[in-house]
Amino acid sequence: MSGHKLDPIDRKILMELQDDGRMTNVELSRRVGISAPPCLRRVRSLEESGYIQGYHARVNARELGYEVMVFAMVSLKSQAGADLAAFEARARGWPLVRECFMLNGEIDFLLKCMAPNLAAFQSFLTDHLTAAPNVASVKTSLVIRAAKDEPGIPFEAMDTVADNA
Amino acid sequence: MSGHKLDPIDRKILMELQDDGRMTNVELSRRVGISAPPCLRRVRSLEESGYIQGYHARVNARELGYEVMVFAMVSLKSQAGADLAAFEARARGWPLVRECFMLNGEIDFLLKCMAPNLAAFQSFLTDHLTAAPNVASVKTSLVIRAAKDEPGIPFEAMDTVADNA
DNA sequence: GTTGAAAGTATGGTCGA
DNA sequence: TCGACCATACTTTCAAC
Repeated sequence: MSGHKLDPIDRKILMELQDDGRMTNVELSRRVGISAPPCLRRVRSLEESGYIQGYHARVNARELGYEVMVFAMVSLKSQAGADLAAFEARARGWPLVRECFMLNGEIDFLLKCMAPNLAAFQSFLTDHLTAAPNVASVKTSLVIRAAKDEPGIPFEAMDTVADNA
Repeated sequence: MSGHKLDPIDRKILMELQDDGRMTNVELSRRVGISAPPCLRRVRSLEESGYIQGYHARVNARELGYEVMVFAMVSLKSQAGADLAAFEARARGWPLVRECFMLNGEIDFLLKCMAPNLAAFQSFLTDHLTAAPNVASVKTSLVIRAAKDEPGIPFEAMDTVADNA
């Protein structure tokens, strides 16, 4: 991890692998316009320097029995550093909490939760989240549908007149 | 996509590929305890049936110049079907909006946005999001830090006494 | 970055439980 | 039907330039 400047080929590699992380190195090298060995060296270097943090298959949550996504907006009683850290540690330990972000403003944490059904989420909410130390209030919103769900960052905007933001 | 029942080997394949989407098929087959050819056939079948929806490298947004993540909570004036769809189409067209979920309750949509800096986000907010037709109000919250950011679903909980939810 | 060679991987065919 | 084994083509990866 560092300030290595990335050249356009590195950027293209990252873009392609964000889009298809299982592409073979030969195909990747073809797309970025260099031969396979230096392409692989670049990928390894991007992995080691932390520009690439991992590769993940995206699975169909619904078909696998995770039918509900819920966002939980959590406010704490105390925002002291140790109390924030304690809540974060607890959140990391709940498997059904997939993402936990500390926010500015009234809401302290936003949690993206995946559960098999509403009942499972409700029991998590009452037995664990609301019951956790230092939690002042929790507001939840059920996701009706995902209109867009893209991973990572918008490489398309990096090579474009960013007019559409 | 369908109701093919998945056996424990398929589930293990999905778990392993969610965790490391670039694992070789040989390594995957070793982990799930079958030989490579049937393992590959299962992976292809999981891809074709939609259980696996894609593979993505996770890139380091900050190092690539996307320093801010912001959640925008959007309420619309009209929630008529066509108006919801129109907003969704617009959201899909904004590269900086990475995720857009329709929620129940007062907030109609939650948008996860990635931007190079606050100024870039603010200009998106004023020039595009708030300015979009039918938008009644937008509340934004800046992400201070990510305490947890795991993709997909909690396979660990599927084989465990789900006591910690 | 390129070339070329060695090792490892993907993948179709075929057989047997 | 599904997995194992085998054979071939393709990919990865290293060494030399």
